[in-house]
Amino acid sequence: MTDQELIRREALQKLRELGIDPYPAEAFDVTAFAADIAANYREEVLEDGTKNRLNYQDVCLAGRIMAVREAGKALFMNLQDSSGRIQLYVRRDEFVYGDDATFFDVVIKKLLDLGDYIGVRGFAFKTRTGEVTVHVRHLKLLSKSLRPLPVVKRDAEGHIYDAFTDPELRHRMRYVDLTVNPEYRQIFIKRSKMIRTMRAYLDELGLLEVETPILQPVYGGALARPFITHHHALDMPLYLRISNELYLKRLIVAGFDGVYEFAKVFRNEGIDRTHNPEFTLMEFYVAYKDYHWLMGVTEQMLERVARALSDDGGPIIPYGEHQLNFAGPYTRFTMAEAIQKYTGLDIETASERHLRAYCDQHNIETDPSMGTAQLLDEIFSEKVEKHLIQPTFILDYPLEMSPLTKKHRSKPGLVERFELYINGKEVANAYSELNDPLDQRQRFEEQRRWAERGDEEAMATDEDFLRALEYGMPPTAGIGFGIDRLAMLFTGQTTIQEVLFFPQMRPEGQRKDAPAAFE
RNA sequence: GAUCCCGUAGCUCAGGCGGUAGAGCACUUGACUUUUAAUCAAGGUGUCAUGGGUUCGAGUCCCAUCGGGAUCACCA
Repeated sequence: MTDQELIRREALQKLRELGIDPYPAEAFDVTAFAADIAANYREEVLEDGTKNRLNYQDVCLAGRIMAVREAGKALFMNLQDSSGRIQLYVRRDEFVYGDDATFFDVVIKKLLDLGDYIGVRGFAFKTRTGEVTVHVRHLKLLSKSLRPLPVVKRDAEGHIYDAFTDPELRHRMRYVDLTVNPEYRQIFIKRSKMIRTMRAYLDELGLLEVETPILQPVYGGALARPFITHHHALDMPLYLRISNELYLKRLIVAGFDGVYEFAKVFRNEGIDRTHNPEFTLMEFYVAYKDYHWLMGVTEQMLERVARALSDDGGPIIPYGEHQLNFAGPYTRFTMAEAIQKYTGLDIETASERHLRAYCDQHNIETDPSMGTAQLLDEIFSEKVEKHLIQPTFILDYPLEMSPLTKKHRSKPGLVERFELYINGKEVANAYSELNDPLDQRQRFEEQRRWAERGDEEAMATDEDFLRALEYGMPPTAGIGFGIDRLAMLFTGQTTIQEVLFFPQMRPEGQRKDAPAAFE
């Protein structure tokens, strides 16, 4: 234990000896917040020069002590609550009981530390320098902090000194991060508002919010390696879902016209600045619609989110050097048009050999097992994606890579699928859903052949899903959004870790400040 | 998975060609009844990520391991 931690434990003991409970049980009724007082406190100067304080003359607030400035027989503190910070003014005179000044001289001056939670009651005023301050009449310790927080200081111009910046510590101890770097709270508040806005929009569309299994006997709906677990009572393997798609479609079969789910999904793959092993996928499915309808709905929903999150209520969100404009309609390119535009290749006429030659010429890695569809996909990711900064729909993909998508109504070899790209990244994937059970069975067969050739991510045949389709699924449009990547766009972040409260990290191991997992 | 960079006090960091560790803030003691990155005076702080090696001597050089970051690969 460090010296500072020992000193705090001693202070805790002394408080108890003085009859002060460092962790009192009773509620403390908060009647005001720091930011409100700072923003709305008013006073008037009367003709005789005296000041008349107009509001916040009896307030209770609670929060952490984030700074203390002692000034002889008085002291100033900065109190931080969920809304922000406000200065407190504490005078010794008001905490002397008879001749006993212990409460001020010992409890307040010696035994309180930065990071402690206190509750105070008093009145607002302005100091000589004009800072709105709460003059404290009563002070109560609400919770003692036993570890020193990193002390981040800010000057009047807003410059930050000794910032707590180590990403490892910030992510491992998000509670410390958000305490001393409160500006990061805005990211999570915006993320929450984004989800709330999407939910409200989908509710207005008349969709039903549902919950589907996270533990699945057969994983499907996406192409990815799953996490595997085991159910003891049933003595069977279960998979953490990589997608909720097949369950949502079962609910369309069941007769719901539209369903949606914000779903944590799990993929057993690498961790980097755009991938976390668990992430949030939001999918929705609507009966009797097609992928064209979905494009319009997507535009409306994202424009509404942008307006909810932008500073001025407009549809434009700054991201790095770009101004992303979420007002529809978005540019629509077929995959063929996009490739033609950015590479000059005409994929209607280009043979597999042509495509391979193009890849070799442009240093795009290929392997001999790749067919036309995979080559196109490679070319697309290397040459096209990075140009798609403003929201852009890319539509009509090759059949081979879309085992759950309906064949195109007029273009042989293609499917009715689109992906939404923003800032060069895919953020949504949508189709007119395949509802022909016989076709679906064939597609699963094809996946099985991939699996037999060693493709670990090929989709397993889900017999119960096929049975559902055989009972009949209406024509349906469905879409999935990567919520974390959308949150990154809407909050200006470049790593997924910054939009997750608790990103996955390796265990701390031998770190000296690590809490012991077991006695 | 590959490559490169990083890991020194509670936090942010400095430690030249190898000679046994420093600053600011935090902390401790004292002064100050409107301070605000408070100020002033005095004083502590550390398994230099971990384990080996080279050396008379390692924070420093070498190797391995752990953790983090960046780039790349993977994510059809």
